Amino acid sequence: MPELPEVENTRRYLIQAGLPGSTFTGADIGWPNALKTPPMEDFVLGLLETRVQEINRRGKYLLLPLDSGPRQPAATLILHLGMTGGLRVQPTGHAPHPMVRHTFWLNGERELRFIDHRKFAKMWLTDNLKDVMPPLGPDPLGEDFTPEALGWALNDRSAPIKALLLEQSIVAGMGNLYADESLFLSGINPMRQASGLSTGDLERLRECVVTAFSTALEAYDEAREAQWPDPPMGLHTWSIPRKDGEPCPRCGGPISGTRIRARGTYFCPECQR
DNA sequence: AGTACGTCCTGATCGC
DNA sequence: TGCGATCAGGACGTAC
Repeated sequence: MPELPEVENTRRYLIQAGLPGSTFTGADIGWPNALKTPPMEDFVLGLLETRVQEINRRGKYLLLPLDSGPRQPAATLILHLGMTGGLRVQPTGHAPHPMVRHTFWLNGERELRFIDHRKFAKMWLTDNLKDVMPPLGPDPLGEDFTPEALGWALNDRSAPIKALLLEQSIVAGMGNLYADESLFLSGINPMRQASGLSTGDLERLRECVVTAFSTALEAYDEAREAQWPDPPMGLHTWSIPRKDGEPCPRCGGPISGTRIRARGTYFCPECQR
C-alpha cells in the first residue's frame, strides 16, 4: 500500500539505480487498463528514444520529465503505484519478478520493470500535466504544509477527520495507514468532525503527520542501503497496532477497530477522545 | 458542494 | 477437508 514514504523511497531508489539519464528503447504494456492516456500505440511511440531527465514526486505520483531532443513538446511519464505497485531497474538478463505487468526497455541492456499484483497502478504520458493531474494539497515534506493550510481546508467540513486526511487535495501523499498513525500520535479521535478541530489540534496533527512520514522515510533509507539492489517495500513503520483489542502502546488499553468510509480504522479510545 | 458508497483487482483468510 | 464469502484499500464515478 504505497503511501508517501513508499513512493518517495521508490523515487530515491530509481535515482540511485541510475534511471535518470537512461533512454527508453521500447515498452511492453502487459495490462492495458493501467494506461490512462494516450492510447497504447501512441504511448509506446511517444516514449521511444526519450531520455529520463529526473524523477520527481507530487503526493503519490511519480513524475518523469522526458527529454525527446528536437522532438517537441517535451512529455512527462506519470506513474502511480496504486496499492501494490513497485518498480525495479534491472539488467535484461535478471529474472523478472512474477508480477511484472509492464516492461520498459532501457539503453545499456537494462529494464525498468513495473510490478503490480492487484492492478491498481496507473500510467500517463502527457505534455500537459494539468490535464491529467488531480488537484493536490500541500505535501507534508514541503514548506507549504502548515497548520493554517490544514485549517483552511478543513474549516467547513463536517466529515470525520480521518476521511478528509485521506483526500489528496487536502494532504498529498496521505494513505490509510499513516492517517491512523498521525491521528494516534496526535491524540485525535478519527471520527471527530474536521471542522471541530481547534488550532491546537491542527498544529499537533500537522506535526504528527510530518513525524509519521519522516520516521518511515528514515527506515526506508536505512533498509534501502542494507538490502541494495532490492528496494524495500511495505516496512512496518507505524506504532499503532492494526488489530482489534491489541494493547495501545501508550496506555495499554485495547485498540478499537472500526470502519470510516469503508477503510479499516484503528485507534485508542482512551488516548484519542 | 459535500458526503458516502460501489467499483476495480488478486490473494489471503475466514466461516460454515 | 473444502469451497465460497469476505477483506484489504487508492482513486474515481455515481448517487443523494
